[in-house]
Amino acid sequence: MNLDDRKIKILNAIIKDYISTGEPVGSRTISKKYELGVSSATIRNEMSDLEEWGFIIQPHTSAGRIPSDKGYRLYVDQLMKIETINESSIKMIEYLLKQKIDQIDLLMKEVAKLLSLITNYTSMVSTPQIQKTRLKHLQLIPLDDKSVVLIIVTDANLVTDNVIKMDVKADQETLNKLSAMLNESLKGLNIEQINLPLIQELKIKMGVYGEIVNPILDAIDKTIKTSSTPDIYLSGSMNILNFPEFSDIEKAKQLFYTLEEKDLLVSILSKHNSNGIKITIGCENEIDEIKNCSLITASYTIGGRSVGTIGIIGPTRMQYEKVVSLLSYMSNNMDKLLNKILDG
Amino acid sequence: MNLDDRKIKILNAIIKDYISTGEPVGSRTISKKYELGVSSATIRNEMSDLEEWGFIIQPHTSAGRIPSDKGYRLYVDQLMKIETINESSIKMIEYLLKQKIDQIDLLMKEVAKLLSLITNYTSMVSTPQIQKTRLKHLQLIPLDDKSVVLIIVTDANLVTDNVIKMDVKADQETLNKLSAMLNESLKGLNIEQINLPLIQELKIKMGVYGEIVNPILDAIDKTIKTSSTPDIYLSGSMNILNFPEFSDIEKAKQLFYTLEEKDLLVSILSKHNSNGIKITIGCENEIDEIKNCSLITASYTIGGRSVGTIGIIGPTRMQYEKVVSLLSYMSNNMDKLLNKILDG
DNA sequence: GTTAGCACTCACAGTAGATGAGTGCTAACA
DNA sequence: TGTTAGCACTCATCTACTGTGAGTGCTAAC
Repeated sequence: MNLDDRKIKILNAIIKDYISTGEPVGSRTISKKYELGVSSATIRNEMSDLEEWGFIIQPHTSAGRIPSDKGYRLYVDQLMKIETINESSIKMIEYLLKQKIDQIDLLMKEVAKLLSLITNYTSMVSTPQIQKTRLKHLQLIPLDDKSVVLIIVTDANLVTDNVIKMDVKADQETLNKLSAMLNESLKGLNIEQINLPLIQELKIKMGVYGEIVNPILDAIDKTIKTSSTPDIYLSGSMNILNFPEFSDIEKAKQLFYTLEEKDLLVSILSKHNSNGIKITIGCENEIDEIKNCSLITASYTIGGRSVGTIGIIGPTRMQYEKVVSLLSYMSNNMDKLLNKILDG
Repeated sequence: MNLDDRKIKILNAIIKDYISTGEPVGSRTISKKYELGVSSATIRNEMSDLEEWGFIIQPHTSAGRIPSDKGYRLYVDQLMKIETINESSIKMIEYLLKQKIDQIDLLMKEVAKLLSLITNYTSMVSTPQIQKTRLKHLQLIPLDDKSVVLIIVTDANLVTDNVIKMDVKADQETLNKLSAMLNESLKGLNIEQINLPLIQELKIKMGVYGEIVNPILDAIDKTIKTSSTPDIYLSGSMNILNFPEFSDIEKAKQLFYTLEEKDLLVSILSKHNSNGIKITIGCENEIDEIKNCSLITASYTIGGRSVGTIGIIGPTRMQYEKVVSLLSYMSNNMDKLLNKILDG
């Protein structure tokens, strides 16, 4: 297998053409549209090699070639030139930056909307994972005879509340003391560090308060566990129907049902825990239902810590350059957007 | 126009048959399947009248008849017999009742899922509207130099939090005093009663605290405004693709895009503010994009007050009886489900 | 008022042929 | 040895045509 310069050029041409037209690319198209200085017959010979090596596929005898997942992978890794994001996208993002949004989930929805609007693909945005941030403040508020509200604020200014049911009554003063003690023990800790062993340790340490402390500590544990599952916002699922690769409704339906499984999406997105952009093409995806899709994800940060993920899912025939440039621009700006909400 | 007994029976037969098969119903089908004791020719004559009066429609010359919106309306108002909900649905709901779900939004998602699963239509569930409940407790917690967390708890035990940015520093003690004063003034008030005029009044009344009170009061106003917009959870949007009336992808796409407009759905659902079941058939819908759909909604209550809506949207050819019985059963049980979360 | 009979309509499925894009192979050329 | 022109071949797609059957409306007889 000798991928010489001409073969690379031909493969590049095939992929570029197929991405933009969606039609299988024939040898004549290449020899006419792309100036390689050779005839279609020569290109046919080269294409035959490229097919043998698995970079392109022929859907049927009398059709042109389309790129395989392996072809796209080569393209993405070596051939693709990252574009700078286009002007109109920047304007749309700046517009979002200027808007007065003061709730994280609303912002996330808007981000998802914008991503799908710009790309015409389906976008996914996961909300900031509280577990990646540090405990800043914890407060217990008496609600009524049998319940207490637990408020947890983290250093990213993320706030969660949780109603705790108790068998005994706890007055304001006790709760204040307790809050102070808990703050002292837990303040500054990474949320994911506040786990069961630590809770057990605290239970023993605070044994004096027994009855009151235990349910509260349990509640803290539970709150952290449940609120640490990020939400996912999808937008533009329906864009899928615009792509010929999903003109078979059954395929589209299958994908839709998969996209409705938010838990699954969470697990897919949370696989992206590095910085930068991650591209997963077709069969590289672990989930069967999206093996004919490509997924591009980017993580975003709050105060330098990566806390969430934004992503685009679409057919493997995707405008990789554009999506990559958009996602990296957007992920860089998420920090700004979030801080506007969190720091006011 | 004289809708005699036989015509009613024929109309009933057409609608029942069409709902179950989805195929236009011919005169012969009726004379064979439904024992009316008359020949197909007679039925044809009657059908001709029914069509003239607008209860049924002939898609094309050589096809049977299908019910019109007017036909469905008559059916729903007068002919339909409300079924009792079937055993398996009850079991599924009871299963949900037994599950340990301790967050309202998770519960709402599960309810939506269940509704779409049982009906095979698309379900919509709006979260409890906090504005319909009463203020129970309000608390201000210092966060850092410039920010304070505002916690509002209502009598349905719904909790919201909001970070308030301030120019001046407020210490715990001042905030406690303030919380107490605000509690005194606002406790027991219906959340929607806490509006701008009242806030203005309070500002004047509490003039002494000036600098600190004003941003807090503004924040209360804002919090109430933003958190009073209910969320909507959809489930089974994709079920739409199973219905022949949406086999034209363009139509399905249009509907999908409409269903993605959560604000629109909120406004549609919030139109249902009475008790009981509300059925809106085809053209009766105000939004153009769902004029070929039927919408069935039911409100649910917390502590006797109607605070939210559950609904099913599907083709006008809908199994009205089943959906109505399911929604009324479910809406009656929402109270239980919610109280399990809210009261522990 | 009801019914049998009949001509008529029209969507739909199936078939056949034409079209054209694209290929692989071969032989000739530089 | 690499490149190219030429040609036969394949196969999806489109169009036109036809037959079929479900269903109707109308008429005349009961």
